[in-house]
Amino acid sequence: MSLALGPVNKSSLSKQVADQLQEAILDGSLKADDRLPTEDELAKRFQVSRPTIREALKRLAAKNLIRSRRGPTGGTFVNHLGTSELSDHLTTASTLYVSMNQISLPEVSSTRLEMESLCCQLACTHRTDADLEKMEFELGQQLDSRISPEDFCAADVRFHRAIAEASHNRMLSFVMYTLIEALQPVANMIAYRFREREIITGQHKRLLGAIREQNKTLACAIIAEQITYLDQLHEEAQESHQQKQT
Amino acid sequence: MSLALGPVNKSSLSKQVADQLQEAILDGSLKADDRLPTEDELAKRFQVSRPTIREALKRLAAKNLIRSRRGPTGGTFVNHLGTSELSDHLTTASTLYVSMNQISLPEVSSTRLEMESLCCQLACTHRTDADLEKMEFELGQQLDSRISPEDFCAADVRFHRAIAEASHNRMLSFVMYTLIEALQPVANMIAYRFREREIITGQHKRLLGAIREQNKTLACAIIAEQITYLDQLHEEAQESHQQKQT
DNA sequence: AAAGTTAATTTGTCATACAAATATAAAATA
DNA sequence: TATTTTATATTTGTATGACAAATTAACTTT
Repeated sequence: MSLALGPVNKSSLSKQVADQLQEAILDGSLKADDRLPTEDELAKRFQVSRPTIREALKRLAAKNLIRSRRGPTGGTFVNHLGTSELSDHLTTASTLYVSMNQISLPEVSSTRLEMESLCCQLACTHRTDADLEKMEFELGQQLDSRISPEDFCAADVRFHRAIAEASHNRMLSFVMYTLIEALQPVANMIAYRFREREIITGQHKRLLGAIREQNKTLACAIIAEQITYLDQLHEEAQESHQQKQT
Repeated sequence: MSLALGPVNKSSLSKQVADQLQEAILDGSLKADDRLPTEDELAKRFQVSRPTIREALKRLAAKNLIRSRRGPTGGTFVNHLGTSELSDHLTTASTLYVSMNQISLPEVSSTRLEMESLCCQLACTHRTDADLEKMEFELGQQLDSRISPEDFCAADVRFHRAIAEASHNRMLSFVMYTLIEALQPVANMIAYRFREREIITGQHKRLLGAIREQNKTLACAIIAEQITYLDQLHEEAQESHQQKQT
């Protein structure tokens, strides 16, 4: 890890420090679970004050790149960056992006339709028994009519994530996590209505069957059916919302 | 904007403050270009010290949610969150994810192939004159053999981004930004060899033509050709790398 | 009236001190 | 001796106060 301050930069010191540390993590000088020097030590090496170092560390913490603990064996450590660790990071990004730019649902759902179809095709080919079990488990959760709408939603998210994972393409899974989250507000809405819950779980049941039998065409058709159905519900909800306002 | 500290939370104060401010941005209490209170004012309202407030602000700055300027008319402002503003954020996430999880290039490139084909199809339908101009401009940059490898890469990224934008589906563009970045290391490698540069720009020229003429089939074929070509180069590079080691 | 100068405001940085958490080692107790 | 308690050192978390740097607005001078 090279800790010399580079050429003169107009940006703030804390940003410069953060960028250098991030660089060190990115190029592998700092590996997962490595412990950074203490804040005092960093302050000495970078020739800046501790508050400045702390601001830099908080920037990295916001990106989930590091974690800190107090105490003698504590300190600041480099995080593992798995799909799940990235998901809250991505969730805020995608949710924010979708909400702040008022991206229309068709834009989201059409993209998701294409991507999830791709997932299903790959899943049909590559799904393992473990994948099927995971999907079965989440489906079981959804079938339980006693669970709360929140839990239903969470199980729904996990079911779709399981499909993504079953593709055994980690890049595709990574992207799908973003899309699943972005469509979640609509799914949340649905979870409060029991009739719709039955329809969704019915689709999931058939989808699981199709993937088990490795029937790509059928699986894609069911995905299309579900997303079209969600679009439709969203449209209805918006209409009734507009009626309320008039 | 509600500035009361919520229920007791074990997480650090700076994180709590950051979360509340982010919430305010997310739910629209703080809109783009709104100015936050001064740091002293925030410190008073949240009943914490200024360094703590600053740590919180740096967390949000790391996510590109805010920007700050000094001076009487300065202060901290809420950012617009466009695709490009998010790209920093996403770039580190995707690059890190790919490198830390040792995701194989086929996983990335196969995903990108599917997604970019989709982009091309939509771009053929929806491309405007402005889209075509943008692509032409970036292609022009690439044709100039005097530019540095770094500039060539940057122009390449912008060219592919322009294709994504031409789809006029913001969600798809958003996702594509991630994938383009993730494949960049390979593209970087190529930029240092002039022969390959010519081949790539040739493909781009034909691709632009296909999109102009709205020939979906041709456009997709060229994308497939390019990505296959990149995979091949990567494979060769790895082989020669292994030879060196033996 | 135009130009330069000063003052005020706000973020950026620093120095120092103390609080809180936590692991280790020492000491007291059963 | 074994176990619990206590002290202690280390490290992050927070607070206070001060000054520097940037930048705008008002004022003064030519």
